[in-house]
Amino acid sequence: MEQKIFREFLGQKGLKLTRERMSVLREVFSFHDHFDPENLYLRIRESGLKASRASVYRTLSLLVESGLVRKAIRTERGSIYEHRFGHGHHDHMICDSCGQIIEFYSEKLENIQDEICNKNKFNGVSHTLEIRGICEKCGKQAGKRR
Amino acid sequence: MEQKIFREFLGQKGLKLTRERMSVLREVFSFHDHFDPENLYLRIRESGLKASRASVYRTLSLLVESGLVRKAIRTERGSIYEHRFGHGHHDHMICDSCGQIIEFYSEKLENIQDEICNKNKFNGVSHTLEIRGICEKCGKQAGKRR
DNA sequence: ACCCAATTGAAATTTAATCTCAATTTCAGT
DNA sequence: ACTGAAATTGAGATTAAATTTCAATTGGGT
Repeated sequence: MEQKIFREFLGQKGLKLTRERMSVLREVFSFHDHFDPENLYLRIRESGLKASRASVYRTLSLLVESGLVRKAIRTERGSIYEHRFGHGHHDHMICDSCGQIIEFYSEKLENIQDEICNKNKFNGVSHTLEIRGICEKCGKQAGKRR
Repeated sequence: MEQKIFREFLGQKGLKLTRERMSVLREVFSFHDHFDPENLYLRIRESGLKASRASVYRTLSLLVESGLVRKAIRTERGSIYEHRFGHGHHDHMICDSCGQIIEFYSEKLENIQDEICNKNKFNGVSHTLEIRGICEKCGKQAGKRR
């Protein structure tokens, strides 16, 4: 399914469907979680597929361009991606204590953002909302400790 | 004013009020716009003050910790900061064409975020919302061109 | 003025990401 | 299936932001 989309995307741009690009695509969609490029690269090697770091980065850019993958979060060091198959738009809460990522979606939030764009005559294409704080579990633990 | 706050912040942490830290503080508040660390560093040198790059980075961290400055946007390469004096909380729209940064604030948006945090039992501390797209001016130009 | 922990700066280091370029691979056309 | 042009690859070099190192300096409480 995602293969078909990617294949088409490449075709339209006159790009080639290489083994390496397939490896990246496959690994990206092999499980449903956030990932960073380095980890993706390691996972690819482990699963016996091949693709250099350079190819992983290059392919990720293409996947983002095609809409199959999204750059979800930018941390102090590096970006975190997520694939978007069967995965509607959403935003993230990140626990500063344990690093847990919680996804959420709110229709209201989206609508208000549209309103704001209209008000500013801004043609909004995408957005990222990151809420940082402390998750329930970590909050409780901190309470216990003192 | 901001000096007083920073002075107090440093005092509480047992840190010293150095010439270099003052230089950074002064330059940060010398004008009201977004800035990146490298530019700040250059501006400091130009205005005859002194502070090494290392000190600029180190002081910026302190300023963020103190709440006087905020890391506003993370671009592909590096962070963009803004000071927060007489500058309430707000979020950003960034034009992908000309790079213009538009600030906005919506009470509704904030409230909904609080709701979402409550629903997820998440203790939200801060957030960043970046809307990317095309600003009015660029939208018009694109229209003309074709 | 003294002292010592905090701070500084220049340069080295780290790390994500991109680039280089010769060798390889894809694929459209035959 | 073969060919050739153009795209792609990978190893390592490179870039650039940010952090670290450490000897020399400085702030500020006593």
